[in-house]
Amino acid sequence: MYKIGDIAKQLGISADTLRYYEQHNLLQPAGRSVSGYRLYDEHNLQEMHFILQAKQVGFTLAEIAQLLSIRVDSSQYSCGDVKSYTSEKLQQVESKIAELTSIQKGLQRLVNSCCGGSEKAEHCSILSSLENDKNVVTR
Amino acid sequence: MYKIGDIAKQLGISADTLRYYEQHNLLQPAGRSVSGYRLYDEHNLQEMHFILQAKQVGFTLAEIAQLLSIRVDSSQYSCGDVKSYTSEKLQQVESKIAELTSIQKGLQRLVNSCCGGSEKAEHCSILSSLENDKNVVTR
DNA sequence: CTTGACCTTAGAGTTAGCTCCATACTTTAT
DNA sequence: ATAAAGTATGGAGCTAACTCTAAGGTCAAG
Repeated sequence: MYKIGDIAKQLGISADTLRYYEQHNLLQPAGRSVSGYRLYDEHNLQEMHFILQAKQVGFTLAEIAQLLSIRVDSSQYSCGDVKSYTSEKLQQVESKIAELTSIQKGLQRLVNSCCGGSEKAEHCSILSSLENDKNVVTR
Repeated sequence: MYKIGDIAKQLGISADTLRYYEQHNLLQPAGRSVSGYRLYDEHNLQEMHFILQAKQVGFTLAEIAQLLSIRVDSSQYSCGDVKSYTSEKLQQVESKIAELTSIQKGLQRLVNSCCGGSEKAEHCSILSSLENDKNVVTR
């Protein structure tokens, strides 16, 4: 079991942030010590990794809470409900991947087209692509 | 040439947002009418599409401004500078894609494993995966 | 047995990214 | 020619996601 500072250090975030996530129902510590200290376990660490990844790719904390809460209220919903909800989230993720991929292709094309030399960049092919090609990124 | 409201409607954002982006150096309208109305052209539309896509996948406005400003101050930097800066952004994009892909695989596995039936979800395979597998999403 | 690092809560403050408002001017429709 | 709709500016207000402060409790080291 880890204390809040251990987890914070390991993940490169602040203890405040961990408490904030707890308040907002993103991560409940596995337990508390006798003196009231929060105690986190390996599963908590996994969950935090998930939260940080999801945040990194543009999900809001509310959306992440939804993603995490798929396991909550299982008695309220049918298997089909849960499956279709998960599918919906999956589609969101896939559409983000598609958008990033198109941005990636645009940037890749720019990088490929550039000589990378040490001359002044006024006529750099990257820059002129950005100036002239109106379609650096398309759908 | 379009007025601010035309662009806002086309993109599904508010005129306020467009003015905000202008203030924050993300998008300068192509010009102004005699009476001072902002006028936008096709290139502006393209740029806005780029901005909205980039935002959607988790770039901050400051990062987007950087992405867009690759074409600015071209006389200050060498071709190599521009290329390495673009490569850096490309790497950021690629690492986001990797993270999203791992989240996608986790969700996909959940969806695949679920019967999707109408019974109560207490023993749904999605839910038990989330409960027991601590590795729904891994690196 | 005290010092210093760590933890607690409650609440205030901050930053990004809008969003709204008041007031005034312009354009469009009738 | 006038009302309605659109636009401009400056500034206030708002929500999300922290971040910091105050006032105090805990714990290991010396």
